Amino acid sequence: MKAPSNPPRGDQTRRALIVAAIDVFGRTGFDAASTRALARAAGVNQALIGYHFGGKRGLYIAVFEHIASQMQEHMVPVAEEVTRQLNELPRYGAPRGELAQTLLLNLFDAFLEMQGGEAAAHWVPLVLREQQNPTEAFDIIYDSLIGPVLGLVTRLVAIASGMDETSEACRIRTLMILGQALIFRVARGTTERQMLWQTLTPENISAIKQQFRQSIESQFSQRAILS
Amino acid sequence: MKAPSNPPRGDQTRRALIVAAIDVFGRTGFDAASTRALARAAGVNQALIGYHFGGKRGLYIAVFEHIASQMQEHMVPVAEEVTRQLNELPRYGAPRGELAQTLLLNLFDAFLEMQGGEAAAHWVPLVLREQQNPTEAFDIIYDSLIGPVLGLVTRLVAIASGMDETSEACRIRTLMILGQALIFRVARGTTERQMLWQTLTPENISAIKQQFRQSIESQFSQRAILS
DNA sequence: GTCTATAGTCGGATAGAC
DNA sequence: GTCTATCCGACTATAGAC
Repeated sequence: MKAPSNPPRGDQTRRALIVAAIDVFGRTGFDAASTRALARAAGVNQALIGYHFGGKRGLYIAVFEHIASQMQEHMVPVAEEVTRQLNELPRYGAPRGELAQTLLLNLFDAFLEMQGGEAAAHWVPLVLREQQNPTEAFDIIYDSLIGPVLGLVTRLVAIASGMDETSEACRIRTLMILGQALIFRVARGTTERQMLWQTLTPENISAIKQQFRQSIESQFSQRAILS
Repeated sequence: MKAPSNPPRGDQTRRALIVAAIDVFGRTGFDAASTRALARAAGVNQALIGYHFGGKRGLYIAVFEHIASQMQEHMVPVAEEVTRQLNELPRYGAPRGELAQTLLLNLFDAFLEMQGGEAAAHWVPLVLREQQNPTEAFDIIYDSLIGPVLGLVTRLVAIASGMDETSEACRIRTLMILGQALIFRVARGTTERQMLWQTLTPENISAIKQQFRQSIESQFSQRAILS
């Protein structure tokens, strides 16, 4: 147990650098961000990046570990609750498809909520860059969050749609659903001009959630028709 | 009319630089790409970037003009044909919704086909970076292609779904549909691990098209229920 | 743990010969 | 139009005082 009034100086410096670096790396990318700019934004000396993180690259990795743990805080409790409810249900039966759809929406509500935060505007560009050119930093975030959550989503999509969970078609549909939720951050420039949204306000997120819900419901409603 | 056997030396250099720069900028981003690396990839002298484009920034802009005209070659003929068919139809009537759905799928077939090309792997990262941090280069591509095509898509979505074309809900749904088509390039790292696809082969694109079609059909099938 | 100072490298731009 | 050579600024990393 550590007294809250006693934060060691080094920890403060590390934290300031990481928080500032999310912003600076997010704006300009890894190469364009100079250690001088990073240090200035954090209000610390430039040489401290080398001391605490071994160099610019080390700080970059630390930033991704920080982002991963922040995303986990948002998503893991919801994912665990969803898993719990899913496992409690009988293996077969009519309500199972509808439950999966509901759980899917719960999961994406949390995801869209996370994206709504102002912090997301900073780390989304970082993650996107890693998606295009995956390095060690991408593994950190994929292994600890994206992979597991996507696995859960695939399972829910399979149950809600009646598809085989292991089929290519099911995994394609799962990614498409993810695309529907991500597009507003990913294509930020287009969103700005198309929606006339400068930033994603809570009202915007609420409107997105509503349309997302309708889209999911209609995509899986054919079940009712087929059965 | 220019004889094909007489390409002026300057044009050859400009073209080589632009083609190589799409690759180099796409891999590493604007800042990380050195003029030396750009010149080496094009097989020309480093000083020629300054001579022909005024500097690295000028080459970057030229790259986006090139990308915009390439995208136009793919999309404009299809977009014009869609517009023509749409305007020929009676303003009201039962088949109008179904036609809009068909035209929407035609448009996105062309779009997905374009994304399938190996060239797309290079310029998608470029456009994505501009989406996060729009500059003059983004305007080039938005004004000449993204904006107009998205306007057409919005119109089709409105007709197919019965929504008001100018409503926020309709524009949100339009962007979500775009997200479904873009996710496989945008979240490349995730696609690789989730689908076990190293590159997007024609077979992959074909599978995506098929799922995209099913998703669109089910999303707009509620019309049949409501009417 | 933090600072100053600097070594060593590499970048973009350009002058001037051809 | 193309080349060589070079200027000069900016960068990362680190040695060494405190």
